[in-house]
Amino acid sequence: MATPSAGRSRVNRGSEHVRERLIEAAIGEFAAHGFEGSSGRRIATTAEAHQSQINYHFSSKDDLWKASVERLLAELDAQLVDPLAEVDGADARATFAATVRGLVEFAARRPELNRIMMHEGAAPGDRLAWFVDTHTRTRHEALVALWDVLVASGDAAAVDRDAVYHSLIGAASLFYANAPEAELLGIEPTRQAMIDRHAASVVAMFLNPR
Amino acid sequence: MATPSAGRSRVNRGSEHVRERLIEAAIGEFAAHGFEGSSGRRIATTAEAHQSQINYHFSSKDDLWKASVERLLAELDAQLVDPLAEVDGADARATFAATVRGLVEFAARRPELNRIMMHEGAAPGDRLAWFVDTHTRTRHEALVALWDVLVASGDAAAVDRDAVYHSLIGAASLFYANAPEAELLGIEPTRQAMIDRHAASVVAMFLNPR
DNA sequence: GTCTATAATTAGATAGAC
DNA sequence: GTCTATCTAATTATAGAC
Repeated sequence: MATPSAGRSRVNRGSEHVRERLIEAAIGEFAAHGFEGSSGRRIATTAEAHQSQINYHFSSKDDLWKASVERLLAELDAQLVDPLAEVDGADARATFAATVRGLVEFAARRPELNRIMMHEGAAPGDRLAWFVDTHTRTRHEALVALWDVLVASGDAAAVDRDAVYHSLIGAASLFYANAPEAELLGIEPTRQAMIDRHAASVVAMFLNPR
Repeated sequence: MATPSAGRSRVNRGSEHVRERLIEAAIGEFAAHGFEGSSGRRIATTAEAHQSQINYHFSSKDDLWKASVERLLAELDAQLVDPLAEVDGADARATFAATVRGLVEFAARRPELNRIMMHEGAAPGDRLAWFVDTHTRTRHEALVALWDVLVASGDAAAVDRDAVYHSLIGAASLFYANAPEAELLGIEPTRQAMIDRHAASVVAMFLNPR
């Protein structure tokens, strides 16, 4: 039985088109069920492709996962206003606030990245090691460096530098990563007014009032 | 081939003993891989039991999951100092700080509950609906009520009441739920000194300085 | 590049011997 | 209550026709 929608079979739509659809479907599947709980057949069905096309366009489920994560990170970087930029004391406060707002906006619009990494961060493994080595470490160091500047200028709240990264990501993104739970509580996390209030809240949690 | 450790076969150890071992093994498996990524056979092997014993002692994988979550919640409640107690303005600040410290200590000692719920909260489903209906709603309402008291007394930081629950859980627990990631960054989240500093940080994020 | 067919493995659940 | 065996269904990956 064919995997794609029944009726007439798929015609060649071009490699790039199929890759795109597979990545988009994979992002949703991996975010909802985690890597191990995800099924290549479900991903292919969502993408209106065949299960074996995953192994053709990507060499394995693992590679599809990496391609999905890198797609999401590219979108995040497009959202953030140069978070790795060197800043002096005068700019640090505004840079931090803008970064936090960017993180919150992105988490609300694209909760899949935080969902995927909350799944992966729960246990050691090759995917987590790859992600930390190629993506997290640089971002972590940049944030801690910025935090040290804010501590020196007296702008930082009393948050430990070793814990600031995870505290910030957690405060900024769990609301959206676990939006299905919030919705069952009668809250709508992704309304723009709610996003704005939440972003302001997170900034207030980490920066001392001027 | 037998599932338990090879060699001599298991002898009757008593129903309660087997249930205990299965729950403990299930907690670790569900936390690491999520419900859908978890295997009953792996759980049984860890518990030195047979896969079919899961269906005997619990009627399904789903019921084993619920038993595991309720075990963890019982441990959490033993840790928290009556978080649902009514408090007047004078006590609210101390109650909140004690609750936060309890949440942080528990997340550090037993990251499995937060891991399991971060997996489940990523997508709608029967397990999430059950959890919210039977456990989350009451706790959420109690926290928001306490928060309203703190807002009225001027002790609360500028954090929105609709977002305070997830912001707090995120800030307090992601550090431990994703401890494998933190460890790859060279941080040891579960050292007692680190836990204490993190707990103090979270309190400082949510309460205005006195 | 797409699609079918299939290999090899594993999943959860159940029936029945002991 | 334990354990073996088995059923049905689903998994990823691969080989080969088109």
